[in-house]
Amino acid sequence: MPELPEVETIRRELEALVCGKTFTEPVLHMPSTIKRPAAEEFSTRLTGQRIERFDRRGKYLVINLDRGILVVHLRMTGNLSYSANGLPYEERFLRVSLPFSDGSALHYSDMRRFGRLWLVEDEEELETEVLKRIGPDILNEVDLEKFLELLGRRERSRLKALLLDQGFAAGMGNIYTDECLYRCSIHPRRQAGTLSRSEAEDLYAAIQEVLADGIEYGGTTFRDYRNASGAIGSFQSKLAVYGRKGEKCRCGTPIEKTKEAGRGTYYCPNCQK
DNA sequence: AGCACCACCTGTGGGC
DNA sequence: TGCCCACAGGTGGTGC
Repeated sequence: MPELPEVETIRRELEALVCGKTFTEPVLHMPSTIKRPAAEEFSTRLTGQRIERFDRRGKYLVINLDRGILVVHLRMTGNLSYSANGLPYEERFLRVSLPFSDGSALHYSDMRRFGRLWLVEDEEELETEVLKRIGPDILNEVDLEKFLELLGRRERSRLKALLLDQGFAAGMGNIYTDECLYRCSIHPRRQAGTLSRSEAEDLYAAIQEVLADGIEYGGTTFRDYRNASGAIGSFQSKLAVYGRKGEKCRCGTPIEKTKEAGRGTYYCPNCQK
């Protein structure tokens, strides 16, 4: 489900809705959703903590509290929603309820159960235990110079696999990677080391633009994604290649679907070199 | 290094 | 029409 623009959409909403609120005791409908610490300790330590700020690193939502940091990763079908009256919109896939002292609540639901929550004590534990293998945020922490340097360290990698690699840089997922490679006319199988300086610059610009557009449109709802208010995104109507197998590119060539890096990959075999 | 594959889950849509 | 299986916005582990 969620890539960087979807998580950023949720981050912005929650920042406006729940900053300053204090957690009461959570309800763990599915305790294995809690990755760290043990479920009981998670509940004890979260209770009474106040939300100060919402950050994001790649696809990780990082919620700064007065005495710790709550981290949420939605994986494929996770959803974090705000409810003013405290009741969940939907009971079926509800995994964790996080009520506030004023009667409102956040509810974490997840059909496929891949998503996880962590509660850590400080920045150091966040980096060493949760974000250990996560690279810099592709939107906020990578400028052109840094991007070129990172590319230089991974010359043999195919770009589709490289952009999906969260250790290279964090935030790109399957949809936005295909859209960005289409925008800069680069083939998903190209190796990073074969890019000219100008192609690498175009790729960087395409990444920044496609992510900014995704955020502007509130993310992409291809199937399951919902924002913190339960509403769908609208970037799906702007997708040029993803999900458009057989449809004509603006050059007239049908969009092809292949498998790259283990993921369904859409591209124009004529435009993308 | 980099890549292919499997596992984790549940639902659904396309093909036969 | 109905059934089945390949596949789905992600990631971590294994083995080549």
